Amino acid sequence: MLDLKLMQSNPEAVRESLKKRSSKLDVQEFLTLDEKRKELIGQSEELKAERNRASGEIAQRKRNKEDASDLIKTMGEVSGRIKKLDAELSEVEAAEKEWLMAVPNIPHESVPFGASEDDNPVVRYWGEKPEMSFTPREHWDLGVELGGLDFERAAKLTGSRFVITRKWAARLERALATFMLDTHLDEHGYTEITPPFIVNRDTMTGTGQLPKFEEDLFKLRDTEYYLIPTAEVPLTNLHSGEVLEEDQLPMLLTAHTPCFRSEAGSYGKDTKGIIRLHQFMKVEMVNLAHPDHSYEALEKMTACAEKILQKLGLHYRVIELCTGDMGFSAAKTYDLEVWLPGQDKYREISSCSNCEDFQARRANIKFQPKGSKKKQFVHTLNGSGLAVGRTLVAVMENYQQEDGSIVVPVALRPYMGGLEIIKPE
RNA sequence: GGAGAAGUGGCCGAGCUGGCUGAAGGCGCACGCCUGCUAAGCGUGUAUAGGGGAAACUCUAUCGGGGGUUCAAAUCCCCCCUUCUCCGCCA
Repeated sequence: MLDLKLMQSNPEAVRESLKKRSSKLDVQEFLTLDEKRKELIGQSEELKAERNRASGEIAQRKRNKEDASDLIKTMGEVSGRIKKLDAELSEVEAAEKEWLMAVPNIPHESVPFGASEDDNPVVRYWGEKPEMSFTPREHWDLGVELGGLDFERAAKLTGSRFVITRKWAARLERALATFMLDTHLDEHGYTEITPPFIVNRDTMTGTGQLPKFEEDLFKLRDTEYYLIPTAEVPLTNLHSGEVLEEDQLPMLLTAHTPCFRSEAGSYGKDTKGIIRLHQFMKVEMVNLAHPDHSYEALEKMTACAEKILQKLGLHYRVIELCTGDMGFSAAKTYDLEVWLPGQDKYREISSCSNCEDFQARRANIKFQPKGSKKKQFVHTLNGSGLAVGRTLVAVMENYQQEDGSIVVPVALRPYMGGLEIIKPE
């Protein structure tokens, strides 16, 4: 949510931002509502002040055993008018809030302008594509052949876009998650959290999934509970409605959770393999940061995600999302795209964003600056560190050998009981 | 799931036979004063959001959340949430 004051004082900036994001929202619509709101508040509060005065007068008279029936009569009418005004006011406020909640964050000035993902500039590359003397295969081939991935039975148990990992794949997935968590804990100063995987409506609203993107979520029937699409949701909302001490910032949180996405509107996309599933595991990083340092923090968080890929020896590139491709809550986003030889493509494996105070305002997360009375909103950052399922794909495709076996990256071997190579049975 | 108790300001805790109570008192905190001493005392201040105002300031709302009764609600009524105790069930 944007600052109401910014909307009022500088609507041009918001109009500009919406244009860059090719949003159709009309700022004038909001300004009209806001005018109406102020007008109604003025009228209503004037009457309330009168009522409060009269109430004191009535109380006084009653204590003196005097008659107050005339005042009571006129106040009855006043109350009626207040009720009407307030009803009208809450309608206007609801419309205004709905509008405000639908506005995406304003891109940081450094974010390149662009219409779609095709306009995202590459910031840097790390490593090189692995040399292969044979035609690399795709992970679903390798996975099924090596008995690690089972799509058919997952479809039987549930439906499409689910997978069963077994044997080495199940363990490798667990190894990857543990390896990632250990790295963030021991080397990056994160605190591990295991949050609920089901959250309520307010929590989903705090990070921006609701009210606009309900169709992307799984909702539990007859409740206001939702399955989390990412641990960003519970982690960022962990301190919602709270005022933190300044020295608690930056607060670095990480969690390994399943993520559930309906993938509405992605029919036909990535239908093979485990790139796009309704349920996948992810290690997430969240930072509740001081507003003065949130952009350094974004660079650091991106580096933490990169560190995982580097330790695994996986070639990747960092791209910067352009204005037209950024998520709703983000002010600036870097995506990490790992090289997948089987698909002959770079694929997103992490996305690190600074949301500035956009989510903090929605979720009401503040801190008390030292030596200042005024509480301020924190800045929130989130990033995958990494998507575990996609990392499993990257390891399989990059470490495959001509005979269909897969070499276990050295960094993972301690987590795999020393296993060095995954071979056909 | 069943029965009961409770939810007040940063914290503790009054108020809850409706009325000048944004809310006594205490603690904590901030600033000032006093004091030549490892203590105490005194004074003032100490919420958030919104409206009006250049500002001083002023008005409105907020006593778990929502709705209702009333001229008027922290106080009465209804629904929901959370916590605690007992029973049942369970990992």
